[in-house]
Amino acid sequence: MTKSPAAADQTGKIVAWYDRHHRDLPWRISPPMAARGIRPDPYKVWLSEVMLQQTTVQAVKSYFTLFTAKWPTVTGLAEAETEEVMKAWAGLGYYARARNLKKCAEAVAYSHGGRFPDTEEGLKALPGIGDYTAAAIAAIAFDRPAAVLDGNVERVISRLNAVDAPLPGSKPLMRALVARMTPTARPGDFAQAMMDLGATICTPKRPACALCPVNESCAALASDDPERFPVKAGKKERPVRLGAAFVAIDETGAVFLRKRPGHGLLGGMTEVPNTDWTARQDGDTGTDTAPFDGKWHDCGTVVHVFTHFELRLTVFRSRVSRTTAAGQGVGPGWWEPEESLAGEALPSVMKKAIKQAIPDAFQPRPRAIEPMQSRG
DNA sequence: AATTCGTGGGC
DNA sequence: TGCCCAAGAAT
Repeated sequence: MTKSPAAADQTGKIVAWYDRHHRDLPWRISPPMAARGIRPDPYKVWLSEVMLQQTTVQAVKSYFTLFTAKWPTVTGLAEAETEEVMKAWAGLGYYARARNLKKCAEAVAYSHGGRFPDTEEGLKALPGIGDYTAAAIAAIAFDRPAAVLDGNVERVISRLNAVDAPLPGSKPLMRALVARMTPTARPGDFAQAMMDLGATICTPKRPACALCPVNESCAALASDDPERFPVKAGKKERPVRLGAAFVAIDETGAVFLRKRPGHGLLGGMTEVPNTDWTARQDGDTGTDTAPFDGKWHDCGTVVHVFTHFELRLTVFRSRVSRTTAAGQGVGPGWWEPEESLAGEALPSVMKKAIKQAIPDAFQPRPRAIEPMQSRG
């Protein structure tokens, strides 16, 4: 593809900026390391890219460390129990990513000889890998000059070129503009440079244009209002849904849990029994929908904001014996001991509901003070 | 093409 | 406080 002199000039300045100002991240091979011949591990590139989909660097760090310690290779992840993967992913959100992560690991381990495909097309055929992630892995792990376009790059590109057309319709144009800038030398570092630039300089609010390596050729800065870009389509309002959740506690302090269906909202994750979440405002959030009869104590309401609706969940608590609960027809599920609740595949909304019913549920259990042991 | 799909932090 | 945002993918 033809590269305009202006675009090539911007590319050189951005990669040079990256050499000086790149972020050091747990999954990244920084330029000094790369200069010593260290190559990225495609498994870690893939894992980090999936975790980073719509998720902040800060949130991903601890999960990445945990996953790579627990499963150092893609084959190890492929051989893991899906439930263990969901437990490890719990709290990170967008749980289809975890389900697809496991499927993708299995495909790579069992259908690709344990090695990731090294082309965009091959990568994109795998579960959970779309346009962005395929291009990112191809560029970063395999040195392919793929056009990497994520939210950061969209912001940088739309400002450099003052793209007036709104997202997401302007995506093909943006992709073409990135492709025009993508070098054949160090395409992976160029991609990461664009993302670092968007994350640290070309920020959504109050961009630090004075520190930008390409401020002289930025159309948005020249037009004096860089914050106007990227232009986005209007967002829809967020409806409210109501529901009730039931925290049943047995004589040992164990909590009754069950499994959600494998697809859809919070698919494959663990939950406490709860009603459907509906838009109805007539108050069908009472104990008539409880999983079994009993004295249900109203613990109040928790509010949880999902991407496309806000949930107001009325939480009820009941102390029952297992035999009583079983006799009253408690549905499929299991009693989870209090001390292992924190390790379950509970999404944040469920932890929030359980905390509402049992405020110290996820606190480290107070332990008896043991006498100091003398050694020798 | 438009919806669905989490969560936490910043301002 | 409410809104925006974050290395998007699947359907």
